[in-house]
Amino acid sequence: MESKTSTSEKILDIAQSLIVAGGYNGFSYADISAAIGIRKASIHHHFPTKAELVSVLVDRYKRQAESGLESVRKQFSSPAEQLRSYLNYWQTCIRDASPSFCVCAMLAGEMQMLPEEVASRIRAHFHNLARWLTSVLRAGVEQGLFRLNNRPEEEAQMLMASVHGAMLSARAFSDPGLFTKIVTPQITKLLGQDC
Amino acid sequence: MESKTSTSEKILDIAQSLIVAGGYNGFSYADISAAIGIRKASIHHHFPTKAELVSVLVDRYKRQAESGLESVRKQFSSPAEQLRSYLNYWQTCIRDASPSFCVCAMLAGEMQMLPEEVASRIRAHFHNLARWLTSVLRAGVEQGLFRLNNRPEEEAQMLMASVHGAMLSARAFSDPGLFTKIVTPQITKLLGQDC
DNA sequence: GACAATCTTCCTACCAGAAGGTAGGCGAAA
DNA sequence: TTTCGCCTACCTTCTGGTAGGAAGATTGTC
Repeated sequence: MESKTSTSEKILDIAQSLIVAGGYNGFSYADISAAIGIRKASIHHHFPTKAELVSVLVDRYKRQAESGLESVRKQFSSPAEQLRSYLNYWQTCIRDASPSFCVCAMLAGEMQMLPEEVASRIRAHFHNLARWLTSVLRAGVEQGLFRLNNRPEEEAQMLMASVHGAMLSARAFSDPGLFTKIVTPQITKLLGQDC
Repeated sequence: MESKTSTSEKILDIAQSLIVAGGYNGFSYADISAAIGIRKASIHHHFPTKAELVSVLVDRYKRQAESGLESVRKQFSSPAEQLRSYLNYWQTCIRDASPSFCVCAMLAGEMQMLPEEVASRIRAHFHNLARWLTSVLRAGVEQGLFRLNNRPEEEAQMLMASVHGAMLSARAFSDPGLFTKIVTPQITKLLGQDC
């Protein structure tokens, strides 16, 4: 009854952790090979090219994120709780250094020199996340929970930027707690408790 | 009377633009060589190792940033204007794609796998920027210009994260205008015009 | 069920080119 | 006469990627 993680999943797992640490050019097939004890050529069997590997990786991440966000929406009825749950997810990740950074945020920085097939997928993820945040904010406004000074789409972009910037700062200062310090006041502001 | 840019400055210039595009592992001595028409070995003459090259590069950037921020403080007496001027600088950069991203922000993402001599310099820059923003915010509060919901240090961190996140979003969406859309409401909020 | 045919997964053994870096020389300037 | 800036030539290691084969599992057919 052992948990069966297929080789290709293992490859994606460690590739993801390597990208989170050093970006697209920060890892090689040899790194993966060493990490999971399989030969380089075997990795090429599963993912013929690097661009393909990362494309599949981002697709998987996108899917996980989408279903994660959807289940958050189902689990909590209050938009405020939904937002808190989303932020809490990253808070935990960053504290435990599990994936201490969003793969897509990491890759977005290198956008200009990524293979187009990867870049377009990153863009898609950013769109999805923005859309989700927008709809949560909109719901919050309709329920009289949030007070926004801008259109929900814009507030969503602001929130997203805050989250990504907070990840970066937490990393730059080697201070996981900084993420929370930066990001929780954003919710407070949305709730209009500052007036 | 030609403007004399020394070779080492040229090397740093194009290295910086390459890092901004693809990070530490996103450029090579061969790239620089091709870009300025000098042999690889000649670059090693100026900067023996890559870690040294990037260290000097970050040092130069840090100095430029510090003196830039200081001159902003001298040029504008109002903290609000000082902040606007800082944000305006990046706005222009991102629109013109001159350096469409902060080198240190770019490198901060790769922190975990950077040579320590580089990493410590990145950290220092983040500290400097945070300190500058903090003092501007504090001055604004003292002058009754800003209404902060948190301590100036924390608001500075929030602002900094916003700026870096906005850079990332602008890049991800290939939309320079997005930077402004994300970042200007932050000043509006500080000015307390939302109440 | 027997048996061959076909995947699938992994392997060894390569390859060409790019990586960062070194040794040593040459001409001009100081 | 030394220093400076640049060169050619070379080295080692790593890079993404390929060719071809061995062992086991899965399949279709009788």
